[in-house]
Amino acid sequence: MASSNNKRTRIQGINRGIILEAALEVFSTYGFRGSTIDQIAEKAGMSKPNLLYYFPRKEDIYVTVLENTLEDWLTPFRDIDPAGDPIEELRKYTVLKMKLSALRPESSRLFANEILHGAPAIQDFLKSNLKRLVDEKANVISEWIAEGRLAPVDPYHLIFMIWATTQHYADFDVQVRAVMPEQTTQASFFDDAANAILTILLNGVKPR
Amino acid sequence: MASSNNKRTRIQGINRGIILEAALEVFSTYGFRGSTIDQIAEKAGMSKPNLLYYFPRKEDIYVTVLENTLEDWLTPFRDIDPAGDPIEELRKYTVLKMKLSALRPESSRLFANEILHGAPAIQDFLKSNLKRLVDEKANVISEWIAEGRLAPVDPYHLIFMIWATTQHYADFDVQVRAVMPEQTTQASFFDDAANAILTILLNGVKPR
DNA sequence: GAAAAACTTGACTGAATGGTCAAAATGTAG
DNA sequence: CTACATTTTGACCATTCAGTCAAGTTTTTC
Repeated sequence: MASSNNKRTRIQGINRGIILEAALEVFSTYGFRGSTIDQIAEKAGMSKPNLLYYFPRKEDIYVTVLENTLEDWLTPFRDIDPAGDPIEELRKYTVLKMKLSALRPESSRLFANEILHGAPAIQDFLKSNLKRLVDEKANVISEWIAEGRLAPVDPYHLIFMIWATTQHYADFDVQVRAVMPEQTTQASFFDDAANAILTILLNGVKPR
Repeated sequence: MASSNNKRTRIQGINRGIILEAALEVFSTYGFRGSTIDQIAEKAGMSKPNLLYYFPRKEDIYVTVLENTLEDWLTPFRDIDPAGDPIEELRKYTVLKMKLSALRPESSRLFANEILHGAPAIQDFLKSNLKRLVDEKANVISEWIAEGRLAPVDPYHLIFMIWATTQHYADFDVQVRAVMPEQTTQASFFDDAANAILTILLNGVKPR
C-alpha cells in the first residue's frame, strides 16, 4: 500500500504529482467542500479508487497541496535581506509577489480560501512558523526605520499591505478584470499594476 | 404562498429578516457549497421546510444576502466627493472601509468568497453597475491628478489598493491575528491599522 | 520467467443534503 | 365567530459523494 511504505516507487512519484497538480486546480476553483474527488480523479486521468490509493482521504490531498503552495509563497519573503537597501528590498519582494500572483493565481486563491474559512488546516502553522518569520522580518524593518532609512510606519501593517495588495490581483482577478478598462487587461497588465503599486508604496515609506 | 404574493405580510417581513441574518453568518463562514440549509434553519430557529417556504431554493437565500451586503459595501465609495479635497476624500473613504471591515467582517468575507470562486452569482453586476461606478470615480481621481492635487498614479490601481488593504483585515482576519504580537490585537487595533495604512497610502499619493 | 509486490478499477455502501408534500396549526378579515 | 389565507412541520424522496472491497492487471524482483 502506498502510504504504509516509506520509500516511494517510481509510479508513486509520477502519480502523486499528477494528482496534486489536478487537485490544486480543482480546490482553488471550488474550495475544499465544493470540490469532489471524482472531479480531481477525472482531471488527473485516473479512477477514483486509484486516486484514493495514493491519498486515502480527500483531506490528505488538500493538506498536501496546501503545504506545497505555502512554500512557494514564503520563499521570496524569507529572502528579504536585512543587509540590503530597504527600498530596494521592498521593491524586489513586491515584484516577486506580483509575479506569483500572475503566474500561479491558483496557489494564491487556494490559500486565500483556506484563510477566509478560518484556516482549519493551517492554524498551527500560522501561529508558529509564519508568526516567527513575520516577527523576524518586522524586526528587520524596525531597524531600517531606526536607522532613518525608512519612514516610521508599523512594520506589521506594512507587511500586510504588501500581501493584501499583491494577492488582490490573483484572488480578486475576476473583479479586477470586470472593472478595468478593456485594453488595459493586456500583456503588460501585471507590470503596470506592479508599477502603480510600487509608486504609491515606496513613496509612502521613503524617509523624508 | 410567500413568493407568489407581491405584498409581504408582517410575519414574512420578520422571518425573512431572521433568515437573512442567519444566512449571512453561515454563508460567510462556510461558503455557499459548504453551508447547509439545515444549518441556516437551525440558526434562524425554524424548520427547514419552513425556511424553504420563504426562500424556495438555497441559491435564493444566497443571492439575496449577497445583494444586501453589496449595497453596504458600495455606499461609502459612491460618497467620494469630486468637489472635496483629494487627500481628505481618500482618507475618509479608507477609514469608512476599515470600519466596515471591523464591524461587518462577515459581509466582506461573503463577498470575497464569491469573487474568489469566479463570482458566479454577480458577474453581470460587476461588469455593469460596479464597472460604471469605478470608471466614474477613476475619472474623478484622474482630474485631481491633472489639477496637480494628487501624485500621478493609475487611478484603478489606487482604488484596488485601498480595497485590497482594507478588506484584508476582514478577509484575512485569522492570519492577521495569528501573526500580530499579542497585545496589539486589542481595542485600538483597527484604528492602529487604519493609521498605518493611511500614513503610507496618503504619503504615497501626495503631490510633490 | 515465475512469484511477489504494486497498481488499477467496476460495483457497491452509507451518510449527508437539497428539496417535496400533504396535513396540521396559526393568523386574519369581515 | 367563522371562513379563508398564511404559516409550520414531520416524513419522505432522489441525488450526490466520500470511501470500501474484492477481483483483476501491470510492474518489479530475483
